[in-house]
Formats: sequence, C-alpha cells, structure tokens
Amino acid sequence: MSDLLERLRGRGWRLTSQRRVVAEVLDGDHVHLTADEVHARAAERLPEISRATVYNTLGEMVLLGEVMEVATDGRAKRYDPNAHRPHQHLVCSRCGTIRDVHPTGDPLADLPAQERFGFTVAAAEVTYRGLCPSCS
Amino acid sequence: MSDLLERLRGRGWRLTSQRRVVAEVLDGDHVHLTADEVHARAAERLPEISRATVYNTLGEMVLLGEVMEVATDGRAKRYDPNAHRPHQHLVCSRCGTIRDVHPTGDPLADLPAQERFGFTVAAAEVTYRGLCPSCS
DNA sequence: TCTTGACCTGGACTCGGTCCATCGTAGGAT
DNA sequence: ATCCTACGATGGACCGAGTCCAGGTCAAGA
Repeated sequence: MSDLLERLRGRGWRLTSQRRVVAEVLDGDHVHLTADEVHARAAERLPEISRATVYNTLGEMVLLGEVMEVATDGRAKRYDPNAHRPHQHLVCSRCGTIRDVHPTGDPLADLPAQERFGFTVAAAEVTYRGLCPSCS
Repeated sequence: MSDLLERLRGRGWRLTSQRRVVAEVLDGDHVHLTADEVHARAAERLPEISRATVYNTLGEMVLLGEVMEVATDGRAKRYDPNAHRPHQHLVCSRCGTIRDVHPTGDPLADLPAQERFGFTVAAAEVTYRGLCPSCS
C-alpha cells in the first residue's frame, strides 16, 4: 500500500497527512470498510480529518484503480483495497460479513453473444449470498 | 401478475386499490423501475397514493418472492417483477439501462468447497457491466 | 349495516453521500 | 530557509433514498 502513495505522487498528487492516513487504514487483505468506518479509524490517528476528505480520497483511489467499490446491499458502499487480484465476494445475508473468494471459470465466457444485445461487455461481478458459520 | 393479487389475498392480505395499482405498474417483462418511478406511474392512476405505501407494498412483494430487488449501482434499488425465471443483469455503465440475461452454466458450481469458508451458500448474483449500443 | 383491525397518509426523520465557500499547506521557486 | 500559490482540507448545508409514526380510512367478515 505504501507504493500507492508513490503512485499518487507520480500523478502529481500532493502527499498530505490525510491521504497517508486513509491509505494506511485501508492497508491489508480482506478489508471491506465503509467510508464512515474508514473515517472513524483515520480519526483515531488524525482527529480533525473530515468526512468530505475521506470521501474525496477514497474516490481518487477508486479512479486510480487502487481500490474497488463494493455495493453488496442497498446500504453503504464498502472499499476493498485488494483491487489487483481479480476476485468475487461472498456475503452473509444476516450479518453482512464479506469474504473475498476466487471462483473457477470465467463468468464472461458464460454470456453468449445473442444474450449481449449489442452491449460491449467489459466485466462481470459475482456476489455469492448465504449464511456465515456463526449465523447459520 | 393478476394472480399475484390472488396470492396476496390467500395470505389474508387486504386487496386495496393501492396494492392493485402497484401490481399493475410492475406488470410486464424487462421492467426495472425504481420505487420513485413506481410511485410516479401509480400516481397517474391514483393521485393520492403515498410514497410510504409504495415502499411498503414493494417490500411485501419482495418478501412474497414475487418481485426481486436489484441494486446495480449505489443509487436507488430497482424492482424486477420477473422473479420466477432465474436470470442475471446486464447494465450499461454510462446510462444505467438494465437488460435481463440468461448466462449458461451455474455460478454456484464454480465456487469450490474450500472457497466457501464454512458458509451455507444459497445464491449467486451476476452483474455484467459494459456499454449499451447507443452509449458505445 | 356495523365493526374493527389492517392499511394508508403525509410529514418528520435517518442515513449515506455530495457540494461549496473558505482556510491551510505541500512543495516548487528563489 | 523562506515565500508563493494552487491544490487540498474543512465543516456545515444540502440532497436523494428510504424509514417511521400518529392519526385517519376502509375492506371485508359478522
């Protein structure tokens, strides 16, 4: 994740303490925080960071392709720093826990041409739903 | 869709004019309206219908399994009356148009046991993204 | 026709997110 | 090391989607 900050610099972006803290909060695998959770954790280290800055920074990282937005329910989006390795998500229908999963096969290959209706299909997202061990 | 009203009656639900109008608005294939769009169309026939009633009625139909909630973006949920035949969705990344599609294969079969982490996996939703003919 | 409890209404409220005027500061220029 | 200035941060107002609630209404059984 520290090279994310280098990449930001490479694009001429200022390396502010706020951006550094947001990047640190998102560091790690299997992290799926909401923007407000990111804000809360960032505020532990930098108490005066604003919600708007967290939203702006997350949005920048999404545009950079460093972070994925995940909208598994109708509620708050979650931010997934594991954007480099393709993966899908397994979501607990009761408690909302999210796991990264790696299905076999390519869902794009399962969509025949006559089912594409002239679209230029670029990606397929799969959300598996079920109950996690502690909810079932 | 008219037998939906019968099924509601069978469950002891009152057959009100509001519920009738919401069911009529949702009638048809390839309909993916937001709750506010349903409200607007329902209000053409029944001007005093309230937003709360539309939300309540849609929620009841979802619980009944007659209508599917579709959350393709972070915006308003859409309501899909084509709940009886399994299908997936193809979404235009620019204009948001949605098409029902029928991929081959079963995405559930593509998730190996060791990728399930003890979850009881019940369903898989696939969202294909791309550009529709008029946006590309 | 009467009764009654389920249903509808409209407005207040919550939550997630965006916008904007203003202030602060990173980092290049000197 | 200091100055400059445009980019970034702030926080409070605002917005859209959805929920809640007290009170009024009405579908349908007796």
